[in-house]
Amino acid sequence: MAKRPIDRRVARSRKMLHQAFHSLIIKKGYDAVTVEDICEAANVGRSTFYAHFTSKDDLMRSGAEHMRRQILDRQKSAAGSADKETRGLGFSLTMFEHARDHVHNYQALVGSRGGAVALGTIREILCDCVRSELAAIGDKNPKDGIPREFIVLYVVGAYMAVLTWWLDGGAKLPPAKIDAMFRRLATKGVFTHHEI
Amino acid sequence: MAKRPIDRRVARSRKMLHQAFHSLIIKKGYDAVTVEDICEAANVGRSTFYAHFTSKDDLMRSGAEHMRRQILDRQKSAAGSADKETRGLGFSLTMFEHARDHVHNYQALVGSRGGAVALGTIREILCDCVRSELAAIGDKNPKDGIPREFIVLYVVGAYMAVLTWWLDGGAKLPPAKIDAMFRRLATKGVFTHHEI
Amino acid sequence: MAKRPIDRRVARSRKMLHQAFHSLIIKKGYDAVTVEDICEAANVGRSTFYAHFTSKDDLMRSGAEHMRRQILDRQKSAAGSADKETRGLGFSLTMFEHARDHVHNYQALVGSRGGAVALGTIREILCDCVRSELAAIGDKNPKDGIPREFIVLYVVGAYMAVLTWWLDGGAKLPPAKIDAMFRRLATKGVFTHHEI
Amino acid sequence: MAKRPIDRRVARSRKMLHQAFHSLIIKKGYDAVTVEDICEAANVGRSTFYAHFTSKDDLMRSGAEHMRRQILDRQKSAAGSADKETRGLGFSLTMFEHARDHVHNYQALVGSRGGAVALGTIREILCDCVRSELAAIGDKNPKDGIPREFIVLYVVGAYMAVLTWWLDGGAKLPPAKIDAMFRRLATKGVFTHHEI
DNA sequence: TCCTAAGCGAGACGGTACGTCTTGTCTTCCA
DNA sequence: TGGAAGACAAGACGTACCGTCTCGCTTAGGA
Repeated sequence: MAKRPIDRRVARSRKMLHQAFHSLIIKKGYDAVTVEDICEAANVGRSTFYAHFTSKDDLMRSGAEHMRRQILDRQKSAAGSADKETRGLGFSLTMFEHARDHVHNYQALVGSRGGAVALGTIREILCDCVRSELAAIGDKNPKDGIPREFIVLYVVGAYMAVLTWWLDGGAKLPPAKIDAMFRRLATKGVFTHHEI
Repeated sequence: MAKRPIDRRVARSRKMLHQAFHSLIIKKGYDAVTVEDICEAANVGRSTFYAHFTSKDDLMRSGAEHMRRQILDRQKSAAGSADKETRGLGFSLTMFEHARDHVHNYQALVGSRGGAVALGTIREILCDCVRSELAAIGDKNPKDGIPREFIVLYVVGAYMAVLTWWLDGGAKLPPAKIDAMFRRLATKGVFTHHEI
Repeated sequence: MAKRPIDRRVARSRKMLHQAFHSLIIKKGYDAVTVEDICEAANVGRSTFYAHFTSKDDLMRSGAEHMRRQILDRQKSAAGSADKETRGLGFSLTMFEHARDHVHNYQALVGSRGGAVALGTIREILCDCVRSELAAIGDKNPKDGIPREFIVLYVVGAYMAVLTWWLDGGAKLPPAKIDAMFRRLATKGVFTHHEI
Repeated sequence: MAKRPIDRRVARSRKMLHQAFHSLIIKKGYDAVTVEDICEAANVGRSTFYAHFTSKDDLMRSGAEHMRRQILDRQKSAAGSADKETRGLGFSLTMFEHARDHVHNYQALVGSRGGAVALGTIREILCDCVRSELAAIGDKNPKDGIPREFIVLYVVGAYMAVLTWWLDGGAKLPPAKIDAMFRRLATKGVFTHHEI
């Protein structure tokens, strides 16, 4: 099972392509970027591109998968610190922090310039997170008649909207702040505040 | 104010194009549909297409605008019946019902097969609705520090996710049911129910 | 055999179209002119154009036919004045004079901007002229083995080249002068002059 | 001075396109041939066509330029054999012979089916030939008042007409025969024969 | 240290779709 | 109700990318 060392040229090409891609997405938006653009920006032949990825979407997916691993790592190491406060929505703060730490990447992938592929992947990742968090707290609600999957969708839909807004606005607010706002709405509902 | 009558041929062409487009979107998904496909399905020359619309996106936008008008009409006529129950989220039921009445169109525009253009337009429409509903109930929340725009995004994000899920699943559940579920999560929060 | 009077509107339309056409040919060259251009310049609907002519070429041909009649008239009335000098090439001077009198038309039809259609027609006309002139002087040359048709082609080919050159140059030289030059080469050969 | 070897695929594509073009011209005439026709006949993608030529005219021009080089070579190697007989019109026989050796090409380029582009190029080539021949024999004729350029045009016009006629007729007559006829008319004039 | 397998750039190629343009016909509308 | 306006189908144009493919050249990593 020896993970044979990757040829340095290969590693270099891949890295250049990812970097070039992200820059271009931020500059022109996912859809407007062509494979040719990427190759030129990465100073790489077009055949080299296709030697590594099957399409623009594939390149994007590859980047998103890399991100998935990072996020899952974070979630895992953050799992211990879960307290009553964040129960069930623990992913939120971790995710905002991760986003802040990689703003550049996130803006390319998730921001409004990112394409459907990346958004879909991120959404999937988040759905997994939320699903397992809900399962963990054993939140059974048969009597409510609200399927758990419905809740997952609801939460992730809202979260994605908020995340995108935050990133497109330049990620000015600190993660803690935006996380608090999101959790407030999610746990107390959008109107409860003035019934208090 | 003379609304000069539209040439019948023009009306026919436009209608055929819209219909063909929707069928194709449902069959292959927005991105995979080409202008040529549309023309062939609509039995219309390609130059005719370009005489009416500047692009596939333009055709889509035109359809979405038509929908906006329909929705706004509904919301307006439904405004009177707003009661305590639905206060602030009145758009929800109206929208689900409208979707049920035009499932075919909605599945093309909003479902996961619809493209970014339509989704963006629908999102806009909903944002307007929510924004004005919130303004109407004078929901000021300076002390919470949560900007109203944030709430709008949150609600619409969640709503779009739910709507898409409902449509992709075939819109089996009755509008009233899904509306109740959505409003429950939105007003009571995602966990409150089993703390009661 | 009553030559029924042509509807004045019809006459007007036809005239406008011809004029517009000629202007456009001079401005952009035959090939670059479109039916739409002509209609716009003539201030006439496109369907009107097709009510009178079947195509751009047809319009051109129609103009050329009109010219044929004019030329034949001239040739006929000039036939009497034929003397030894011009015997066999009488068409030349007449033609140059006619060209000078209608420079504008000729530049459109024959000049390098004119298309193949007009050139072909003019060439035909000239061939007819030369053919009948040769027949008239009973120039039989069986012993030479040079078919009369060959001579016709030769003369007309040379004449067309000279005519085109004259017109493209602005028809500066007087007809008599250029005619003399042409006839000199045609009758004495291109080298004879310095053998004399 | 390394004349880098042309990619064999390139050479093949170019050749196929030229061949297909010539066949099509002979079959349908220059104007009726479309770029798509050519590509299909040459079994070449349309984008490949545009990678090599900018238009149908460009392809034609390229073919004509190739021919120019061939002709000039011939003229040069034939220059030595010029005798009193052919002085000043030496190009004639060489050209007819070249035409006979490449009838197929000539019929496409020069025959009445060929377009204006090719005709123009051939005409140019011939003008150059005649011009230099006249210059070579130092044929000064100021006293005649006939500009040399006029003679060039005259000769070439006549020659083109004769050549076209010969080709359209199937090039039945032997080059020597048709050359003799042409030179006879050119040097002795069209009437001199019955004055002998 | 060499040398050989690989990765690489360059770019030709067949395709597909685009958006534009012109043609000649056919329908609608209006005066 | 007859003619002008203009919508239409057809189809060629030239462009932009795509994904595949062959070329030689360079270069890394194992022998």
